[in-house]
Amino acid sequence: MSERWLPQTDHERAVMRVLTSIRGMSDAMERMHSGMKGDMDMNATDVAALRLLIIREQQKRSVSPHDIARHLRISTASTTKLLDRLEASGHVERLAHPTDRRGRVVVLTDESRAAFFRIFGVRLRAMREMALRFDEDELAIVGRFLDDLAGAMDPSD
Amino acid sequence: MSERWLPQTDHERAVMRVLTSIRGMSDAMERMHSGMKGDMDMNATDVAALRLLIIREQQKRSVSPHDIARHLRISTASTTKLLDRLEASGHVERLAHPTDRRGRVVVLTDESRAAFFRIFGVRLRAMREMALRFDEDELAIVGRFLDDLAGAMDPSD
DNA sequence: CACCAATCGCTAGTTTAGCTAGCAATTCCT
DNA sequence: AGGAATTGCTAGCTAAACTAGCGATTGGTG
Repeated sequence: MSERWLPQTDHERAVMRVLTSIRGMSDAMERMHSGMKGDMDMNATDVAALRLLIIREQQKRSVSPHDIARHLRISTASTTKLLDRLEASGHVERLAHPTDRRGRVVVLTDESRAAFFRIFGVRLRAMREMALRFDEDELAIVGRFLDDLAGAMDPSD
Repeated sequence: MSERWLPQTDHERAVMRVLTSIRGMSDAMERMHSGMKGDMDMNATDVAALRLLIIREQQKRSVSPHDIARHLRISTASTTKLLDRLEASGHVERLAHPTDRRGRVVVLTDESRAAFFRIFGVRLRAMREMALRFDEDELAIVGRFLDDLAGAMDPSD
Protein backbone atom coordinates (compact mmCIF):
# COMPACT_ATOMS: atom_id res chain seq x y z
CA MET A 1 0.00 0.00 0.00
CA SER A 2 2.97 2.37 0.29
CA GLU A 3 6.00 0.93 -1.50
CA ARG A 4 9.40 2.06 -0.31
CA TRP A 5 8.47 5.70 -0.58
CA LEU A 6 9.68 7.74 2.35
CA PRO A 7 7.51 10.66 3.39
CA GLN A 8 9.61 13.77 3.97
CA THR A 9 7.30 16.65 4.72
CA ASP A 10 4.42 16.84 7.20
CA HIS A 11 2.08 16.87 4.25
CA GLU A 12 3.55 13.64 2.92
CA ARG A 13 3.36 12.08 6.35
CA ALA A 14 -0.32 13.03 6.48
CA VAL A 15 -0.84 11.31 3.12
CA MET A 16 0.93 8.24 4.50
CA ARG A 17 -1.40 8.17 7.49
CA VAL A 18 -4.46 8.45 5.31
CA LEU A 19 -3.28 5.59 3.10
CA THR A 20 -2.93 3.51 6.24
CA SER A 21 -6.48 4.43 7.23
CA ILE A 22 -7.68 3.38 3.80
CA ARG A 23 -6.08 0.02 4.30
CA GLY A 24 -7.64 -0.34 7.74
CA MET A 25 -11.03 0.56 6.38
CA SER A 26 -10.67 -1.81 3.47
CA ASP A 27 -9.77 -4.63 5.86
CA ALA A 28 -12.82 -3.81 7.98
CA MET A 29 -14.96 -3.85 4.86
CA GLU A 30 -13.65 -7.25 3.88
CA ARG A 31 -14.29 -8.55 7.38
CA MET A 32 -17.83 -7.18 7.18
CA HIS A 33 -18.49 -8.85 3.87
CA SER A 34 -17.03 -12.15 4.94
CA GLY A 35 -19.08 -11.75 8.13
CA MET A 36 -22.26 -11.61 6.04
CA LYS A 37 -21.13 -14.89 4.62
CA GLY A 38 -21.27 -16.51 8.05
CA ASP A 39 -24.39 -14.69 9.24
CA MET A 40 -26.54 -15.66 6.28
CA ASP A 41 -24.62 -18.85 5.89
CA MET A 42 -23.82 -18.73 2.27
CA ASN A 43 -20.60 -18.32 0.35
CA ALA A 44 -18.84 -15.08 -0.53
CA THR A 45 -19.96 -14.74 -4.14
CA ASP A 46 -23.56 -15.58 -3.36
CA VAL A 47 -23.55 -12.77 -0.81
CA ALA A 48 -21.89 -10.44 -3.29
CA ALA A 49 -24.64 -11.26 -5.79
CA LEU A 50 -27.23 -10.46 -3.15
CA ARG A 51 -25.57 -7.12 -2.48
CA LEU A 52 -25.65 -6.31 -6.17
CA LEU A 53 -29.34 -7.10 -6.26
CA ILE A 54 -30.08 -4.91 -3.24
CA ILE A 55 -28.19 -1.99 -4.73
CA ARG A 56 -29.67 -2.30 -8.19
CA GLU A 57 -33.12 -2.60 -6.74
CA GLN A 58 -32.69 0.72 -4.96
CA GLN A 59 -31.57 2.25 -8.21
CA LYS A 60 -34.66 0.71 -9.81
CA ARG A 61 -32.46 -1.07 -12.34
CA SER A 62 -33.17 -4.67 -13.30
CA VAL A 63 -30.48 -7.34 -13.11
CA SER A 64 -29.84 -10.08 -15.66
CA PRO A 65 -27.73 -13.21 -15.08
CA HIS A 66 -25.21 -11.63 -17.41
CA ASP A 67 -24.97 -8.53 -15.22
CA ILE A 68 -24.18 -10.75 -12.26
CA ALA A 69 -21.51 -12.62 -14.19
CA ARG A 70 -19.87 -9.36 -15.24
CA HIS A 71 -20.04 -7.79 -11.80
CA LEU A 72 -18.66 -10.83 -9.99
CA ARG A 73 -16.24 -11.63 -12.80
CA ILE A 74 -17.33 -15.23 -13.03
CA SER A 75 -18.50 -17.14 -16.11
CA THR A 76 -22.15 -17.25 -17.11
CA ALA A 77 -22.06 -20.98 -16.45
CA SER A 78 -21.02 -20.37 -12.85
CA THR A 79 -23.70 -17.71 -12.66
CA THR A 80 -26.34 -20.24 -13.66
CA LYS A 81 -25.25 -22.45 -10.78
CA LEU A 82 -25.10 -19.48 -8.43
CA LEU A 83 -28.68 -18.60 -9.36
CA ASP A 84 -29.69 -22.24 -8.95
CA ARG A 85 -28.39 -22.06 -5.38
CA LEU A 86 -30.01 -18.72 -4.61
CA GLU A 87 -33.30 -19.84 -6.12
CA ALA A 88 -33.24 -23.16 -4.26
CA SER A 89 -32.63 -21.33 -0.98
CA GLY A 90 -35.49 -18.94 -1.74
CA HIS A 91 -33.40 -15.80 -2.10
CA VAL A 92 -34.19 -14.92 -5.69
CA GLU A 93 -36.59 -15.61 -8.51
CA ARG A 94 -35.85 -15.76 -12.21
CA LEU A 95 -38.55 -14.01 -14.17
CA ALA A 96 -39.00 -13.79 -17.92
CA HIS A 97 -37.47 -10.69 -19.47
CA PRO A 98 -40.33 -8.42 -20.60
CA THR A 99 -39.05 -7.94 -24.17
CA ASP A 100 -36.15 -10.35 -24.84
CA ARG A 101 -37.36 -13.90 -24.68
CA ARG A 102 -33.84 -15.28 -24.28
CA GLY A 103 -33.19 -13.15 -21.21
CA ARG A 104 -34.17 -13.40 -17.59
CA VAL A 105 -34.65 -10.84 -14.86
CA VAL A 106 -33.38 -11.79 -11.43
CA VAL A 107 -35.33 -10.40 -8.49
CA LEU A 108 -34.97 -10.67 -4.73
CA THR A 109 -37.66 -12.36 -2.69
CA ASP A 110 -39.23 -10.39 0.16
CA GLU A 111 -37.78 -12.81 2.70
CA SER A 112 -34.30 -12.36 1.35
CA ARG A 113 -34.48 -8.58 1.41
CA ALA A 114 -35.84 -8.72 4.94
CA ALA A 115 -33.07 -11.06 6.06
CA PHE A 116 -30.47 -8.81 4.54
CA PHE A 117 -31.65 -5.76 6.42
CA ARG A 118 -32.23 -7.71 9.61
CA ILE A 119 -28.57 -8.65 9.59
CA PHE A 120 -26.99 -5.54 8.11
CA GLY A 121 -29.41 -2.93 9.29
CA VAL A 122 -27.36 -2.64 12.47
CA ARG A 123 -24.19 -1.82 10.61
CA LEU A 124 -25.89 0.46 8.12
CA ARG A 125 -27.38 2.42 10.98
CA ALA A 126 -24.02 2.58 12.72
CA MET A 127 -22.47 3.91 9.55
CA ARG A 128 -25.17 6.54 9.08
CA GLU A 129 -24.90 7.69 12.67
CA MET A 130 -21.14 7.86 12.38
CA ALA A 131 -21.41 9.95 9.24
CA LEU A 132 -23.98 12.26 10.83
CA ARG A 133 -21.36 13.30 13.37
CA PHE A 134 -19.54 15.03 10.50
CA ASP A 135 -20.91 18.36 9.30
CA GLU A 136 -21.85 19.02 5.70
CA ASP A 137 -18.56 20.65 4.75
CA GLU A 138 -16.61 17.74 6.16
CA LEU A 139 -18.82 15.24 4.37
CA ALA A 140 -18.25 17.10 1.12
CA ILE A 141 -14.48 16.78 1.57
CA VAL A 142 -14.76 13.11 2.43
CA GLY A 143 -17.06 12.48 -0.51
CA ARG A 144 -14.71 14.18 -2.89
CA PHE A 145 -11.79 12.20 -1.51
CA LEU A 146 -13.60 8.89 -1.85
CA ASP A 147 -14.66 9.62 -5.42
CA ASP A 148 -11.11 10.60 -6.35
CA LEU A 149 -9.82 7.50 -4.63
CA ALA A 150 -12.16 5.31 -6.66
CA GLY A 151 -10.85 7.04 -9.76
CA ALA A 152 -7.23 6.49 -8.78
CA MET A 153 -7.83 2.80 -8.17
CA ASP A 154 -9.60 2.28 -11.46
CA PRO A 155 -7.56 0.49 -14.10
CA SER A 156 -8.52 3.06 -16.74
CA ASP A 157 -4.97 4.39 -16.91
CA MET B 1 -26.14 0.24 1.57
CA SER B 2 -28.91 2.69 2.43
CA GLU B 3 -32.08 0.73 3.28
CA ARG B 4 -35.34 2.48 2.73
CA TRP B 5 -34.36 5.41 4.87
CA LEU B 6 -35.41 8.71 3.44
CA PRO B 7 -33.07 11.65 4.04
CA GLN B 8 -35.01 14.72 5.10
CA THR B 9 -32.55 17.47 5.86
CA ASP B 10 -29.61 18.70 3.78
CA HIS B 11 -27.32 17.14 6.33
CA GLU B 12 -28.98 13.75 5.90
CA ARG B 13 -28.80 14.08 2.15
CA ALA B 14 -25.05 14.76 2.48
CA VAL B 15 -24.71 11.59 4.54
CA MET B 16 -26.59 9.71 1.86
CA ARG B 17 -24.22 10.97 -0.81
CA VAL B 18 -21.19 9.99 1.21
CA LEU B 19 -22.55 6.49 1.73
CA THR B 20 -22.95 6.22 -2.02
CA SER B 21 -19.36 7.33 -2.47
CA ILE B 22 -18.26 4.68 0.00
CA ARG B 23 -20.01 2.07 -2.09
CA GLY B 24 -18.41 3.35 -5.27
CA MET B 25 -14.99 3.32 -3.68
CA SER B 26 -15.52 -0.14 -2.26
CA ASP B 27 -16.51 -1.41 -5.70
CA ALA B 28 -13.40 0.17 -7.21
CA MET B 29 -11.31 -1.47 -4.52
CA GLU B 30 -12.81 -4.85 -5.25
CA ARG B 31 -12.20 -4.37 -8.95
CA MET B 32 -8.62 -3.44 -8.19
CA HIS B 33 -8.06 -6.51 -6.06
CA SER B 34 -9.67 -8.86 -8.53
CA GLY B 35 -7.66 -7.09 -11.20
CA MET B 36 -4.47 -8.12 -9.39
CA LYS B 37 -5.79 -11.62 -9.62
CA GLY B 38 -5.87 -11.45 -13.42
CA ASP B 39 -2.66 -9.45 -13.80
CA MET B 40 -0.53 -11.79 -11.74
CA ASP B 41 -2.68 -14.71 -12.75
CA MET B 42 -3.35 -16.25 -9.44
CA ASN B 43 -6.48 -16.64 -7.36
CA ALA B 44 -8.03 -14.13 -4.97
CA THR B 45 -6.77 -15.54 -1.67
CA ASP B 46 -3.26 -16.06 -2.98
CA VAL B 47 -3.17 -12.39 -3.93
CA ALA B 48 -4.58 -11.43 -0.55
CA ALA B 49 -1.81 -13.44 1.10
CA LEU B 50 0.74 -11.62 -1.01
CA ARG B 51 -0.72 -8.28 0.03
CA LEU B 52 -0.46 -9.30 3.67
CA LEU B 53 3.19 -10.20 3.16
CA ILE B 54 3.95 -6.89 1.46
CA ILE B 55 2.31 -4.93 4.26
CA ARG B 56 3.90 -6.89 7.08
CA GLU B 57 7.27 -6.63 5.44
CA GLN B 58 7.01 -2.85 5.45
CA GLN B 59 6.10 -2.97 9.10
CA LYS B 60 9.12 -5.21 9.61
CA ARG B 61 6.90 -7.87 11.14
CA SER B 62 7.41 -11.52 10.27
CA VAL B 63 4.56 -13.66 9.02
CA SER B 64 3.82 -17.23 10.05
CA PRO B 65 1.50 -19.63 8.22
CA HIS B 66 -0.83 -19.20 11.17
CA ASP B 67 -0.93 -15.44 10.67
CA ILE B 68 -1.98 -15.99 7.10
CA ALA B 69 -4.71 -18.41 8.11
CA ARG B 70 -6.08 -15.95 10.65
CA HIS B 71 -5.94 -12.98 8.31
CA LEU B 72 -7.59 -14.76 5.40
CA ARG B 73 -9.97 -16.67 7.64
CA ILE B 74 -9.08 -20.01 6.13
CA SER B 75 -7.92 -23.19 7.90
CA THR B 76 -4.29 -23.90 8.53
CA ALA B 77 -4.64 -26.90 6.20
CA SER B 78 -5.75 -24.63 3.38
CA THR B 79 -2.92 -22.30 4.26
CA THR B 80 -0.43 -25.12 3.82
CA LYS B 81 -1.79 -25.68 0.32
CA LEU B 82 -1.80 -21.97 -0.39
CA LEU B 83 1.86 -21.78 0.60
CA ASP B 84 2.61 -24.84 -1.52
CA ARG B 85 1.18 -22.95 -4.49
CA LEU B 86 3.01 -19.72 -3.73
CA GLU B 87 6.24 -21.57 -3.13
CA ALA B 88 5.91 -23.62 -6.32
CA SER B 89 5.30 -20.45 -8.34
CA GLY B 90 8.33 -18.83 -6.73
CA HIS B 91 6.48 -16.12 -4.82
CA VAL B 92 7.47 -17.07 -1.29
CA GLU B 93 9.91 -19.10 0.73
CA ARG B 94 9.29 -20.91 4.00
CA LEU B 95 12.19 -20.40 6.36
CA ALA B 96 12.78 -21.94 9.74
CA HIS B 97 11.51 -19.85 12.63
CA PRO B 98 14.53 -18.50 14.53
CA THR B 99 13.40 -19.65 17.97
CA ASP B 100 10.39 -21.96 17.62
CA ARG B 101 11.37 -25.09 15.80
CA ARG B 102 7.74 -25.97 15.02
CA GLY B 103 7.16 -22.64 13.31
CA ARG B 104 7.97 -21.24 9.93
CA VAL B 105 8.54 -17.73 8.68
CA VAL B 106 7.08 -16.93 5.28
CA VAL B 107 9.01 -14.41 3.22
CA LEU B 108 8.51 -12.89 -0.21
CA THR B 109 11.00 -13.55 -2.96
CA ASP B 110 12.60 -10.56 -4.65
CA GLU B 111 10.89 -11.43 -7.94
CA SER B 112 7.50 -11.50 -6.31
CA ARG B 113 7.97 -8.16 -4.60
CA ALA B 114 9.18 -6.66 -7.86
CA ALA B 115 6.21 -8.07 -9.79
CA PHE B 116 3.84 -6.66 -7.21
CA PHE B 117 5.20 -3.15 -7.49
CA ARG B 118 5.55 -3.37 -11.25
CA ILE B 119 1.83 -4.02 -11.46
CA PHE B 120 0.51 -1.94 -8.59
CA GLY B 121 3.07 0.79 -8.44
CA VAL B 122 1.03 2.75 -10.95
CA ARG B 123 -2.05 2.67 -8.84
CA LEU B 124 -0.20 3.32 -5.59
CA ARG B 125 1.39 6.38 -7.12
CA ALA B 126 -1.97 7.56 -8.46
CA MET B 127 -3.43 7.21 -4.99
CA ARG B 128 -0.60 9.14 -3.36
CA GLU B 129 -0.78 11.93 -5.89
CA MET B 130 -4.51 12.12 -5.49
CA ALA B 131 -4.18 12.35 -1.72
CA LEU B 132 -1.47 15.02 -2.02
CA ARG B 133 -4.01 17.31 -3.66
CA PHE B 134 -5.78 17.49 -0.29
CA ASP B 135 -4.24 19.71 2.37
CA GLU B 136 -3.32 18.47 5.83
CA ASP B 137 -6.54 19.59 7.51
CA GLU B 138 -8.60 17.86 4.87
CA LEU B 139 -6.53 14.70 5.15
CA ALA B 140 -7.05 14.75 8.91
CA ILE B 141 -10.82 14.88 8.42
CA VAL B 142 -10.73 12.09 5.85
CA GLY B 143 -8.51 9.97 8.08
CA ARG B 144 -10.82 10.41 11.03
CA PHE B 145 -13.80 9.51 8.87
CA LEU B 146 -12.15 6.37 7.53
CA ASP B 147 -11.12 5.22 10.99
CA ASP B 148 -14.64 5.80 12.32
CA LEU B 149 -16.04 4.00 9.32
CA ALA B 150 -13.84 0.99 9.99
CA GLY B 151 -15.12 1.04 13.57
CA ALA B 152 -18.76 1.23 12.48
CA MET B 153 -18.34 -1.71 10.15
CA ASP B 154 -16.69 -3.87 12.74
CA PRO B 155 -18.87 -6.63 14.12
CA SER B 156 -17.96 -5.74 17.70
CA ASP B 157 -21.55 -4.69 18.48
C1' DC C 1 -37.09 -10.29 -46.16
C1' DA C 2 -34.07 -13.96 -45.55
C1' DC C 3 -30.08 -15.34 -43.57
C1' DC C 4 -26.02 -15.43 -40.75
C1' DA C 5 -23.60 -13.76 -36.71
C1' DA C 6 -24.09 -12.59 -32.07
C1' DT C 7 -26.24 -13.03 -27.59
C1' DC C 8 -28.62 -15.29 -23.74
C1' DG C 9 -28.94 -18.76 -20.37
C1' DC C 10 -28.18 -23.45 -19.76
C1' DT C 11 -25.94 -28.49 -19.31
C1' DA C 12 -22.02 -31.63 -18.86
C1' DG C 13 -17.72 -32.71 -17.31
C1' DT C 14 -13.25 -31.14 -15.20
C1' DT C 15 -10.27 -28.67 -12.01
C1' DT C 16 -9.31 -25.86 -8.12
C1' DA C 17 -9.28 -24.61 -3.57
C1' DG C 18 -11.67 -24.75 0.40
C1' DC C 19 -13.02 -27.91 4.57
C1' DT C 20 -12.56 -31.57 8.61
C1' DA C 21 -9.94 -35.01 10.97
C1' DG C 22 -6.01 -36.37 12.68
C1' DC C 23 -0.70 -36.71 13.30
C1' DA C 24 4.31 -35.88 14.69
C1' DA C 25 7.24 -32.52 16.57
C1' DT C 26 7.91 -29.04 19.72
C1' DT C 27 6.92 -25.82 23.39
C1' DC C 28 4.51 -24.11 27.42
C1' DC C 29 2.68 -24.55 32.05
C1' DT C 30 2.57 -26.30 36.48
C1' DA D 1 8.96 -34.23 34.67
C1' DG D 2 4.75 -34.74 32.34
C1' DG D 3 0.45 -33.49 30.35
C1' DA D 4 -1.84 -29.86 27.53
C1' DA D 5 -1.47 -26.76 23.86
C1' DT D 6 0.42 -25.18 19.57
C1' DT D 7 2.51 -25.52 14.88
C1' DG D 8 2.41 -27.01 10.31
C1' DC D 9 1.45 -30.89 7.72
C1' DT D 10 -1.13 -35.01 5.11
C1' DA D 11 -5.24 -37.41 3.51
C1' DG D 12 -9.62 -37.49 1.83
C1' DC D 13 -14.00 -35.01 0.82
C1' DT D 14 -16.91 -31.30 -1.10
C1' DA D 15 -18.18 -26.98 -3.04
C1' DA D 16 -17.85 -23.88 -6.51
C1' DA D 17 -15.31 -22.22 -10.08
C1' DC D 18 -13.85 -23.19 -15.12
C1' DT D 19 -14.17 -24.62 -20.40
C1' DA D 20 -16.74 -26.34 -24.19
C1' DG D 21 -20.60 -26.46 -26.46
C1' DC D 22 -25.95 -26.30 -27.36
C1' DG D 23 -30.76 -24.57 -28.46
C1' DA D 24 -33.51 -20.55 -28.64
C1' DT D 25 -33.86 -15.92 -29.88
C1' DT D 26 -32.53 -11.50 -31.66
C1' DG D 27 -30.45 -8.01 -34.63
C1' DG D 28 -27.86 -6.42 -38.53
C1' DT D 29 -26.92 -6.72 -43.61
C1' DG D 30 -27.16 -7.82 -48.45
